[in-house]
Amino acid sequence: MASFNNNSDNSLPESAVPEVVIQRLPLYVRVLTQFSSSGEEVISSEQLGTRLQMTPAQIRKDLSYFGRFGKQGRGYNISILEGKLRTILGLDRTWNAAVVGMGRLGRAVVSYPGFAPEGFNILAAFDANEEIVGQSISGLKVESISKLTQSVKDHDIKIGIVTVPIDHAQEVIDALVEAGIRSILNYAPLSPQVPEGVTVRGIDPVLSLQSMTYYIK
Amino acid sequence: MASFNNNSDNSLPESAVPEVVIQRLPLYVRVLTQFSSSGEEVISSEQLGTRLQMTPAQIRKDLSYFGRFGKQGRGYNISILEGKLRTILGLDRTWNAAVVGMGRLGRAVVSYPGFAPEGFNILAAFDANEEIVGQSISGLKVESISKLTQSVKDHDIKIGIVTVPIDHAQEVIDALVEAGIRSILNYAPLSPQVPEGVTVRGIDPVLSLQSMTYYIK
DNA sequence: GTTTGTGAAGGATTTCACAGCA
DNA sequence: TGCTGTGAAATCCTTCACAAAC
Repeated sequence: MASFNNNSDNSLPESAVPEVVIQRLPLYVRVLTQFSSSGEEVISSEQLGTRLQMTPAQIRKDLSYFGRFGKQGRGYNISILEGKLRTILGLDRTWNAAVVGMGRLGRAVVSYPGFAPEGFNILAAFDANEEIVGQSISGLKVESISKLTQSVKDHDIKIGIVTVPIDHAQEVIDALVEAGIRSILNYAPLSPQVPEGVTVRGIDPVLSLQSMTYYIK
Repeated sequence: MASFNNNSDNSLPESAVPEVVIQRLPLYVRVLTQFSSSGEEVISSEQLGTRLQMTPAQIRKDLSYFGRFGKQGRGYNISILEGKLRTILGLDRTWNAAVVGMGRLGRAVVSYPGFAPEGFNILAAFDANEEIVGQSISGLKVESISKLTQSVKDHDIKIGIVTVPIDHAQEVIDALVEAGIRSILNYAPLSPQVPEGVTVRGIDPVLSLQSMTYYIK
C-alpha cells in the first residue's frame, strides 16, 4: 500500500484470494455506489476500468474469484454487484469500533462523519490521561484504558482505532490484541508488531507524501 | 497500497525501480530514524525485517536498486543509510504544499503537527466558500480558489492536499493539475482522473476498514 | 454486435541460496 | 564467522485472447 502505501499486513488467514484483490473490492463498491445514485442500471468492466484507471481484464478477474456476476453482452447490474461485494466484504452488517487516544487526532476521528454511514460505529473511547477520562467527547464518555477488555466485550467491539502518540502505540496495540481485537486501524507512525491473525492497516499521510517526492524531485 | 490500500497511481515516469519499492523506502526511513535516536550505530537487514515484518532478502534487494550501502559481516550504518534514503526520496529538502478545502478536514490537516518536522510545509489554504475566504486558520489566510495558480507560483508549491467534499474533488484536482501540481494527496473518497505524470495518493480510512472486515467476517 | 469469464501467457516481485567480503 | 549483494528460481499478479452467452 501502497498506497495506499502504508499497510502493514500480518499473515492473514489462508485463502485462495490474493490480498491485493481484497483491497480493491472496496474501490469497486465505492464507484458502484456512486454510479447507482446516478440512475444507471448496468455497467461494464470497461466503464469501471475507466473510472478506476485500471484494465477491464483485471476487474473481471478480480470478480471471478467470487462468482459470475455479469451478463455477456451487457455487463454488470450495478446494484446487484454492489450488494454482492458488500456481502463478500462483510459490509452487509455494522461493525463496532473503539478509539484509543483522545488527543487531537482521536477527537478528529470520533467526530469524522464518514464512518457511521458506512456502518462503522465508534462506541467507545479510551485514554490513559486521567484528566481526559470521564470527559464527554462527541457524545462518547472517555474511559480509562484499564476498562478496555471489559468494554470490548460489553459493546461487541471488533475494530480498534489507534490514535495515541507513537511512544505508546505498541503497548496500546498489545492491549487491543489482548482484549481480542483482530482488526486495527493505526494512525501512529510506526509498524507495529502483531501476532498472526491480526490485521493492521496504517494511515500515515507523511508516508504517502514521502513516496511522492521521489517522482517530483 | 496500500494499502496499500488506497493509492491511485497514474503512469509514473519511466524507471527501473518498481513503484512498490519506492513506497517501502519511507518505511525504512521511519524505522532507521527511530533506531538512530536509540543510540544504535549499525543494523542488519534481519533486524530491519523483524521490525517491519518483512523478509531480510526483500530489504536487501530493495536497497540494491540504489547502491551498496552495507558492509558484509556487519550490516548497515544507520545514520548513513537513513541519509542515503532521504536523498533518494528527495527528503533532503523541504516541500511546500497547499490545502484546498477548509472545512472540518482541511482544518484538521493544517493543524496536524506531523508534516512540518518532516519537511512538508503548508503555505497556502483555499476554499470556495466566500464566508471562509479571508479567515485566518492556524496562521494561514484562506484564499479564494481563483487565486490557486498565482499562489502556487508565488510560494513554489509542489504538493496539493485535497480536503473538499467528494462532489467538488474532481474539479479541484483538475484545477491543481492545471496550476502545475504533479503530486496530490487526496482525502476525498473518490479515485480521481488525472493525466499521465501526475501522482495521486489517497487517504481514506473507510477503504482500509472495508478491506479488513473481509478477514473478521 | 457486445461483453463476460477464464485458461494460458507474460510480466513483475519476492525469495532462495551462495559467492564474496569484512 | 556474519552479513551483504545478487543472479537464478519460484511465486504471485496482470494481461491477453477467445469461446460462450446474451
